[in-house]
Amino acid sequence: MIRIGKLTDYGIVVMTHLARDPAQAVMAASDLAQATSLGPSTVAKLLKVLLRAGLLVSHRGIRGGYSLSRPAEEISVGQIIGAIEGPVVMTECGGQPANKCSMRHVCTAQSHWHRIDDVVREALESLKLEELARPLRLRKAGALQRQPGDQQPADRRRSKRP
Amino acid sequence: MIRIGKLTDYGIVVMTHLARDPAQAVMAASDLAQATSLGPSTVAKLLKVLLRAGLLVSHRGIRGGYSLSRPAEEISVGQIIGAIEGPVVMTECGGQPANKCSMRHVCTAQSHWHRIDDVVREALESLKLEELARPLRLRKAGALQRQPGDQQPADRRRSKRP
DNA sequence: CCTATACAGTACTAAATAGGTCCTGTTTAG
DNA sequence: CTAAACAGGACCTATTTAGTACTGTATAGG
Ligand code: FES
Ligand code: FES
Repeated sequence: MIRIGKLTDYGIVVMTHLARDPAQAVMAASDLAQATSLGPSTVAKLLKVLLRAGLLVSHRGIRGGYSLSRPAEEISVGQIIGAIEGPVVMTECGGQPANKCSMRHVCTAQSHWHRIDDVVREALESLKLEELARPLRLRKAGALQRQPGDQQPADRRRSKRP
Repeated sequence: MIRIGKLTDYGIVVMTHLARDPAQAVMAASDLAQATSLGPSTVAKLLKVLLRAGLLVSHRGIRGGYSLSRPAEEISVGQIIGAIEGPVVMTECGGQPANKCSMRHVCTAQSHWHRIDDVVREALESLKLEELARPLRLRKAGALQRQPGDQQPADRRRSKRP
């Protein structure tokens, strides 16, 4: 599989949404959540991670929200993935040289993995957020209602509310 | 992380061991397990998977075991990974066009992911088992370009439980 | 023919990770 | 002062992965 996690894909989606905004306006987490039909909590968590990685800037207070810290051309999907999942490596041999890897005694692929990782990293780095944000310009503006077959996280707000 | 699973790494190790044998001799699963210091059951399972994928041939009976089905130059790490983990894709958008992906409504990265996947797949396909099996002590000083402040993502606390 | 050996297939449990929710602060425009 | 919205966690749950076991079946060699 060699997969990236769902969260990371969400991250791409959210970042793309931000990047598409013409005026780089500040957007609140809840707005973003609604726009992407993802769970508000999930989006909030995500945004915090992206903020910490320096990909976003936040504005606190009543009219607060998030916006990109840099132009979309200077943000790569590699950076987004890196922010959410950690360094882009495929094996235990990640980052560190061959002293940390638990199977270095028996595996002869160390240097090769590093090479593979490099290729992947480069491919990911070369794809910029701007490129993702460009093509879609839906004229259909208000289709944010609940979509039946769509992904709707378990809504368990069953607090005992009098 | 974009990681391959441990099993897959084991698979590479086991295959490399097979490939290193000068006479392509048949090796029993238990021997392989001992040689790699992996669990016998784990190795046995792994070998079955690799067999099914056509990368190995098996020899049953009292002097049985496994050997490569093809010369090591014709087996790529991509094939090994594919055998154990399934198709090499990074997102839900794997293989199938954009009908199966659960977030196609909101994500604009479909085609881009396919491109990335292609690059990774190609890199993995170009690295042959023979190349892994060949060098025993390839010590090349300074061959790897390490980036000191490479990524600075959410720091994953890997609790080390002995 | 008989039997020990080693593969074939599958079922199962345990551990690890990822996904998702919630709560308790802090900051700040109005 | 207050409400909106971020900051930073703690927390639980679901899914995936890793690892093991067990019951067959084929076959070389005595
Ligand atoms: S993965 Fe680190 S030695 Fe093979
Ligand atoms: S991953 Fe399939 S649409 Fe983005």
